[in-house]
Amino acid sequence: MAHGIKFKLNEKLYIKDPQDTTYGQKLLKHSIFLFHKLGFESFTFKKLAKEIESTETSIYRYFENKHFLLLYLTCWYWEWVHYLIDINLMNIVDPKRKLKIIIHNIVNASAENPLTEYINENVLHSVIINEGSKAYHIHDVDKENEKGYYLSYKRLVKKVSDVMQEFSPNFPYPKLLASNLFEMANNQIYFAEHLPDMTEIKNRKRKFDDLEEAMCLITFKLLK
Amino acid sequence: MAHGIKFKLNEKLYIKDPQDTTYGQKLLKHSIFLFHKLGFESFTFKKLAKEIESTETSIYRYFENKHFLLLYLTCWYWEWVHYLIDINLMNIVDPKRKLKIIIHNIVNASAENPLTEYINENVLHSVIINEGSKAYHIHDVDKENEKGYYLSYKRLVKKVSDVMQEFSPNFPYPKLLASNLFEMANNQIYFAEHLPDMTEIKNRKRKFDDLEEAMCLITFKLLK
DNA sequence: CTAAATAGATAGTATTACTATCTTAAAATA
DNA sequence: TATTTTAAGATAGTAATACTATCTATTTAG
Repeated sequence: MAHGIKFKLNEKLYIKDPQDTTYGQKLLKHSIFLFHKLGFESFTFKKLAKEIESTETSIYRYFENKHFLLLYLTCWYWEWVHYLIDINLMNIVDPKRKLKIIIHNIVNASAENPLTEYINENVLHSVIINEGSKAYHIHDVDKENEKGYYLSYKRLVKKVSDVMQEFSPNFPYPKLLASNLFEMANNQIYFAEHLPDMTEIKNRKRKFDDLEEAMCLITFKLLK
Repeated sequence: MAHGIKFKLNEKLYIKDPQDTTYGQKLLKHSIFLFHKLGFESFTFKKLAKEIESTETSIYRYFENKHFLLLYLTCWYWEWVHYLIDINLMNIVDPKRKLKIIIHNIVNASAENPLTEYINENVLHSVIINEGSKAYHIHDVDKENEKGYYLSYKRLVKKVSDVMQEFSPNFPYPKLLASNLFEMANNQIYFAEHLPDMTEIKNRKRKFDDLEEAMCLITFKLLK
């Protein structure tokens, strides 16, 4: 499997691309763990600086503020899921099989084969489940959308939506269903872990497989 | 229609219940507008104090911090939707009609008949769409859940889930579907307004009706 | 070998998120 | 009516946050 892969993210997300320097990679690596440990609200550049034995100033040379750092990680995550879907869909023609693979990759976005040394995909997945929606639920969403900050997510939704339409040309809401699948995947795991009354998915090892099964049932019942 | 109604919310959400005093009601009223205007991140008690021509100190006598204020409003909103569903479900026996009414009230949670003078339900709905999920996507979610802060939401999901089970006793995921309907309702309106590539719902006057139609189609196709 | 780029060090500011205390006004009660 | 709670305003102050500016030391590239 490819190693040392780099995703091209919107250039306005960062001041200097952290993927390009060892310092930047260290920054990314520890930011994922620190977001996981503290949550978005309590996370600060000062604490991150301490973690990587550096200074606030140096971190500010890469990102304007913590919002852009989270958004960067979120975009990286979307690109990663897109990449997973792309390689797993190679040579598949049956749209039903395609959808099953897509759902598997949306829910079970775990890393059997890590792509990079500096991004722990499993911890990042956890951060996305807990904090991901905060990257685009912001007051300046329209301005940021204009600047193309959410293109990674939108392209991903389009890809899934297109396969849905291929499978079921008459279904009137492929984009709604696709975006809802992404949101559902993260929300239902969040509920399973923290608000178990809100879902049938139990917080156990198999939870990702359970959710995958539920999402397959829902998707195919709707598209049939 | 009832006027001056008061919802009983978890007592640990506030230091002093704002519904009980005219000052508190003014606080609530303007906090909704200010959350709407600034978003959660830029909202501060100092700015709110200025808005109501008061002081930070006085606001701190009602709420520990802005998180609890948002959570209070969110709980009020859930209680309100619950109330709407309850009164509109009176004397309805057919579970299919029940579900249609429920979906209408989830999506179209607007106020033809305002319940209170101090809460603008339409602006509050907008705040919930934009900021609502931040009330429970927090690092201390488990602690807060233990204290019962999310009971309003959980009860609401249970109510809807129960009707789903009544309509379709063999459907294996009523809670998942119910919680997903609530999340979908807010998300898809958010997408329609800000990220239109993510949904078929168009950002126009009829958007709530369009979404209601989509959600009915989805729900009944799944439960049939 | 020199110039440019990168990160560290230090300092400083405005704002945020509070807490403490004291005073005044209004409402409740004796 | 007098008194005592209670609610809110005023003022002050602190620690942390979210930055910006500047200067120096070290690496890296041409």
